[in-house]
Amino acid sequence: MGVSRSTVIGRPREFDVDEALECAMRVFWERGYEGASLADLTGAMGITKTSMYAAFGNKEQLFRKALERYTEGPASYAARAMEEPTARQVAEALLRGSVRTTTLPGGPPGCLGVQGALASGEGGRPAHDMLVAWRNDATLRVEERFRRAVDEGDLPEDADPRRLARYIMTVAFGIAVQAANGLGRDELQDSADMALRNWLP
Amino acid sequence: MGVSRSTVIGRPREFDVDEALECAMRVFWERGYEGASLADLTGAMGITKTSMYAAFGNKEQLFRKALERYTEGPASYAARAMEEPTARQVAEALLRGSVRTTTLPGGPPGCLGVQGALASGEGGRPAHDMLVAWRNDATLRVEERFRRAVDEGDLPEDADPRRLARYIMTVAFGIAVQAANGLGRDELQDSADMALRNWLP
DNA sequence: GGGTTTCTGTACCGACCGGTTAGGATCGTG
DNA sequence: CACGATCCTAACCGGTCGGTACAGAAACCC
Repeated sequence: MGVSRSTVIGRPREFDVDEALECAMRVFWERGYEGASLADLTGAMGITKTSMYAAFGNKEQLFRKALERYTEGPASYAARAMEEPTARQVAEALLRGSVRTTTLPGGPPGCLGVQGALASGEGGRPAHDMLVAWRNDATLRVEERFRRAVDEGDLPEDADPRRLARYIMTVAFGIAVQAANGLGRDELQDSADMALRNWLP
Repeated sequence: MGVSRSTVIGRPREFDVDEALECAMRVFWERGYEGASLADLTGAMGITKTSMYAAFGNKEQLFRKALERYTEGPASYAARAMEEPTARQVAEALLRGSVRTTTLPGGPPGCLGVQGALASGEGGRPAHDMLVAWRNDATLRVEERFRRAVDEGDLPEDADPRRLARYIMTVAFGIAVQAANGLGRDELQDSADMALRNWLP
């Protein structure tokens, strides 16, 4: 929206929406939905509450936008992993990407999709549901990719795509928790390798 | 404390401390530390704020007590698993216990130790740190148990107890997240079995 | 029953929560 | 330059947060 208009009427906003969203994403990533107060968010974004409301609507919509940005930014490894030629390589890229992103030097340890709102009070329910859907959706996409692998003969005929996807995502979520525990990249990659070692009989 | 005194002076409290703590534990389990308000907690406990403060000190100490109760109650499978005769059986019991506890019919899905405060704001930091220590401590105890297994000849001489413990706990934490996602007991146990299939070369 | 001790309920505290409103200041356009 | 749209600052909204002060009720000892 607003992109089609060549000449904008009224005073243009003074801050960069993308930059502000990036900052908000990091705060949500670090503190979770309920743990991130409006003061935390707007402080990091460098704008006032009013500007934030004008640009994003409210906290919940800001979180939704931040989650989208996370998906297309730090978590874009997931989409890229789906394009790997074999199911084995998909799984490897998925876990390697989760290890790298949850231990990004410049960012908070862990995964926004996991620690954003695992448990929450009444007010955090929308964010909670959003993330449950996000995680289950990711699992579903892996399942579909594995189903394709069966069709292509890459995976054996009797392989169960849903089971395999569930397993890989379980490990990926575990890695996210361990990253939040402070484990290092090498340690996490080691666990990922172990999980992949018995990949199919 | 208080056990040595046979006759108590003053008015005895009208509620059962253990029962109240049990209720508080379930609220923390379901909503997390920050997501559980004092109103939620005291409402579920069936007492007033004043009584809660008199009996437990404050919210943080209530959480600590609740976590202890969780460790000795729903999560007691972990301590029992350590007494299994072989490392393989320890690992199996650990994952089976985590699957069962995170999908307890009467309780919230997931694990209090994981979703209690994975990410938090400033006020939730003590609880956050408490749980990081809880999870790392659990991993350490598994490592020690596996080290013993190496000493006893149960695990090969070149096995790395720390790596193995890290791997098992990573899967256990992943199971907790998946349980919070709504996955069922059979699905989780299936992933646990897959993780155990490549247990040692 | 008197005295002491501790519990319980109510009412209240300042701080902060997410969210809104009013009023200028500031920009692009005609 | 005037207009219209949007900006920013700042004060403010009711509600809730975790945490207390106080007074009365209830149970024990003597």
